[in-house]
Amino acid sequence: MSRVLTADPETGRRRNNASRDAILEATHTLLEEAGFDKLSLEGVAARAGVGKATIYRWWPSKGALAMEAFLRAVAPTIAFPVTACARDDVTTQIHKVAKAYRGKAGRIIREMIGLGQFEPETMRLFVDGYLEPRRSAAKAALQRGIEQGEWCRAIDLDIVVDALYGPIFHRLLTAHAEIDARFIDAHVNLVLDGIGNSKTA
Amino acid sequence: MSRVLTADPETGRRRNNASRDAILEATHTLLEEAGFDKLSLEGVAARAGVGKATIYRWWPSKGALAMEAFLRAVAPTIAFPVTACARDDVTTQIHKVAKAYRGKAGRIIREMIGLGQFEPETMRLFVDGYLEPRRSAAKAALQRGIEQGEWCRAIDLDIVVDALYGPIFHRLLTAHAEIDARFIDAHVNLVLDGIGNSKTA
Amino acid sequence: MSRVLTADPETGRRRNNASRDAILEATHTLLEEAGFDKLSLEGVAARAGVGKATIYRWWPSKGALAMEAFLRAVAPTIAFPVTACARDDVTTQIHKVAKAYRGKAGRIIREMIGLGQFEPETMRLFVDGYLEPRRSAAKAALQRGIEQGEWCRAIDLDIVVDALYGPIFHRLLTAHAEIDARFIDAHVNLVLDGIGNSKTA
Amino acid sequence: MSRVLTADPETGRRRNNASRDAILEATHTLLEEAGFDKLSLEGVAARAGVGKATIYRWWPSKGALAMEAFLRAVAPTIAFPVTACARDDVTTQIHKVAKAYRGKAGRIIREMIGLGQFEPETMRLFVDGYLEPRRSAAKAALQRGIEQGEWCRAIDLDIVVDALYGPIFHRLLTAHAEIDARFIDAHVNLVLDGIGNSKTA
DNA sequence: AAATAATCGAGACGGTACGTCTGGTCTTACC
DNA sequence: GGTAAGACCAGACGTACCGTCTCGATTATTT
Repeated sequence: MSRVLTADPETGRRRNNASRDAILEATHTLLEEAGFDKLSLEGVAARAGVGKATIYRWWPSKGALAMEAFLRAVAPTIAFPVTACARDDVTTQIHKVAKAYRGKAGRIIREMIGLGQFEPETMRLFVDGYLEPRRSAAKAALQRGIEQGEWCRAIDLDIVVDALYGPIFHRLLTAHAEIDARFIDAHVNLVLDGIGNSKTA
Repeated sequence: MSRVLTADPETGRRRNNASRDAILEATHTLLEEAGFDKLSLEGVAARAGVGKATIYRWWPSKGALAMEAFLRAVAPTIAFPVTACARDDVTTQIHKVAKAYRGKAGRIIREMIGLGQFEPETMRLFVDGYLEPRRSAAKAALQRGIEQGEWCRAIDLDIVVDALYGPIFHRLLTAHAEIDARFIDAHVNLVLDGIGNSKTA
Repeated sequence: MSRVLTADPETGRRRNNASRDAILEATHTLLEEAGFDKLSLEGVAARAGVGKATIYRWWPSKGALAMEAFLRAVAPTIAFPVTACARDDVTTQIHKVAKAYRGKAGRIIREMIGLGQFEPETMRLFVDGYLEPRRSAAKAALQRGIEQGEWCRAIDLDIVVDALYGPIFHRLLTAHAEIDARFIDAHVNLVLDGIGNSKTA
Repeated sequence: MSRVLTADPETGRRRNNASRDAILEATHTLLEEAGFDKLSLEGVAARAGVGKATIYRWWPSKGALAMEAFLRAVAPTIAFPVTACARDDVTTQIHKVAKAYRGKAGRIIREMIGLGQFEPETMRLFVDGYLEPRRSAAKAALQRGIEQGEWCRAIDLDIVVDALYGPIFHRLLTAHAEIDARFIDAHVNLVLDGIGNSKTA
């Protein structure tokens, strides 16, 4: 992440990690307090006790900084349950995700995806740092189910994962309906039952 | 939309519709040319040959203005096909949507949803002006299918519609995978086949 | 001074004179307190309760602003004495100038001339607003002396005025020697006695 | 100039004269090209291939560096003519000075005096390194004239020198009038004729 | 027709944040 | 220990827009 190293970085003073940490921490705090829209680099610099130039030296945009701060705070929490029944694992995990998205995490993720619409590179950071790791974990759980005979071998896991999570993101982002437990149950059943029945997926 | 009229405005000069049109047209043009991020009310006012105050008099925010300009340009194009087979109607329409989202319309819609993350009221405009009309049309098509016996009566149409369109918005917004015809086919089959099989939806 | 009026200034909101006054006053205060080097437009804007853009709208540079603030505060104080003897008038006035230059006014004038070295337009303001009015007054006094027969008619007044005041500015600016009363007396006598004796001036 | 060496500098690496020369040369070049205002230590360091710290180690300020670079380039050129007639010597030399000030040297000297208004120490360097050597040479020429009976013994040479050169600096700095040959002739005659006539100088 | 009233284009205003630049200091690896 | 490189904190620079506010002129409706 951060900067592309050019030429010979073997000389001169080294990057100060204390500054780096202070900047990311200040960014995360301000993001939680006021949201991305109110986030200003001026404010981050002031709170982190850092010159603005130091931020510009290492991050190409406000979005990239916010995204990295978000990822650093959220990345460690993937955790997929592993029990005998893969379907239960998936169902349980989706309920957990739904609950998280109803809370404070929901707003930040909405904003990260929102800002990603205006900076392709920032969206790339989100996909690589947040989305893909979680998609991989979900695909692994589904794969376990296939190997245990819960679903047929022919299904395209990418499409199933999108079918499972896409509608949740959709409701998160457009707020046209609640992401409550009733919805999750009905939705997951629709998709997971569909897998067995589909001729082409 | 626009302003709530208070009291009795029966006297005085009436709102100038030429200005209104010029503003919305300028906004739409600038949106297409440069994107929402580069859109400035100063620029809109200059291009429309209008005072800034005139914009502020009638729209509460930059987002609301952009959304109205977007809706005005896009709204007329709903059109759901009606043939003997509802499943074919749905499939055909989703392919059309996917194709549109791969083009210029895709970027604008992504940006409208993106900016909606930071202005709830603006998102409301999007849902009411764009999303719900299209959801209603989709639900009507599905309802025709049910009445013709293509699917069972027990399904919750809102959940099916989300299952159908959610993943497309998901891919539109996060760009983690293409919205190509292959994907659409596999995805639609998965969901529509699943309807019949699901015990709870 | 200030801006060159372009196009049609008959439309739009008019310039706010209260702002203008606040800006010039704040500038003068800060100039006296800390000197031109420490003067920042940011500081002026803050103290005057004014947006920075308002300053940039009306003054082309920090120097021009400082100069106008200086001139406005200093301009009214020209006053040449008028008695029966022009030589006494000149001598008295130069002593007064010297005394002023030894004090706070001296530092500001030094700085105004100093900054004028880097901005020709600002120097022009100083010459037109400060120097020339005082040179004219001095020439008028000398002219009275000529008409009263104190000096011969042939002298070039511009050269005499430079001979009288140039050395004082020289000492003010380079500080290679004091501008005390002894020096003034000797210097003025040298020049004014010289007038009568010179064959070419 | 530069640093006072304290204690015993016999240990450690010695000062690198190549660096010193490169710095002064780069400074002088940039001064001539763009003027003092555009001069930045960052630029000097880059052009001289030197670290900024090396400059700060040996010069206390940007002004001191510029002044030393100026003095090094200009210092050697004093040269007062010596003929039988001291008055001619003075006149000839002043004409030469005036000619130099009308050219490129004029701008640099103006700027050196200008910056000296904001840094007393830098002005001191100018006076000691430039002004006083030239004043001494002028006083020596005048002294020769006195000893040859061209002027009376009673005159205060400092005052005469100021009377001769002050107006030239005045015109150089405020540009209220040209420093042409006509002016120089009239001015020098006024002052040198005045010497004989003055009762008090 | 006159009086009243809300609209309009224009643009100045107080602000906030931007991204850049420079000043001076400190750190690192090398010589 | 001096040096080149370059990261660091600090803070002013000049610009771009924001949303608000006067202006004088225009356009309807009401009297």
